[in-house]
Amino acid sequence: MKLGNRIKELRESQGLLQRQLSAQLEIDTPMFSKIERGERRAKREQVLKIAELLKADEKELLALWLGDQIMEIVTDEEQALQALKMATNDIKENNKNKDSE
Amino acid sequence: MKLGNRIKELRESQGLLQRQLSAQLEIDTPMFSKIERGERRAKREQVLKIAELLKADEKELLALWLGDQIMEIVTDEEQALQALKMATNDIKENNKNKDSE
DNA sequence: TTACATTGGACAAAATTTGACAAGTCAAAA
DNA sequence: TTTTGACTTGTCAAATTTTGTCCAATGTAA
Repeated sequence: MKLGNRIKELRESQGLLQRQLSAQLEIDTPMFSKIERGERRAKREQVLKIAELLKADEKELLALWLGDQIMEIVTDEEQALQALKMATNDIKENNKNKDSE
Repeated sequence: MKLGNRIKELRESQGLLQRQLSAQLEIDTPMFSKIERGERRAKREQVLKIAELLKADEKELLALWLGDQIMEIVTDEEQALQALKMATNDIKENNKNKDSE
């Protein structure tokens, strides 16, 4: 998973330990370890907190977090690309109308 | 939601009642009504069953079902398009490697 | 009205997710 | 080679979410 990898990357580049971040997140170390390896999914608010703690771009991490969730839904599905295209068009359509209203 | 609308369309065009389909699906009518209106999400196996009962294209309905789920995740998210693009690229990448292995 | 199709809401059962805890691996320091 | 510290694995319970049922309401056509 993309988010976990990015978190690990950021964490290690700053010489931080899982123990330190998990304390700030108020979860235990095993839980943080699992999030980092993608065995468990972080909650939205945890992503925001992590971005803050790692001085990372909140939007970048949220995008990775969303991307991972989408992947969970579509992987192994034959119709994945079709579904993604549908959703993409919907969103784009929405964004258009958003301006004019 | 796309799936519910399509189901309703197919059902009505065949003159079928919610009662009849819900019986086949072994859920009650209110539940079916909710699925049709997108108030509740169908389970994967229910989608397959519905496709069968309505003589519809299984793949089409699955694509709609997946698309709805993706929409649930990304709507109201600023990073929606970015996340969708990520996932799309991932899937495409996967499909490439699939052949060569 | 009456009868039937569909919808809305409250609640329970079932399933999934989240987290804690205990025990494990692994690497480096002592 | 023992010890220490970081991280991982597995299991279980608590919490949350999902799925479904039931009853009542609404709508609609005869």
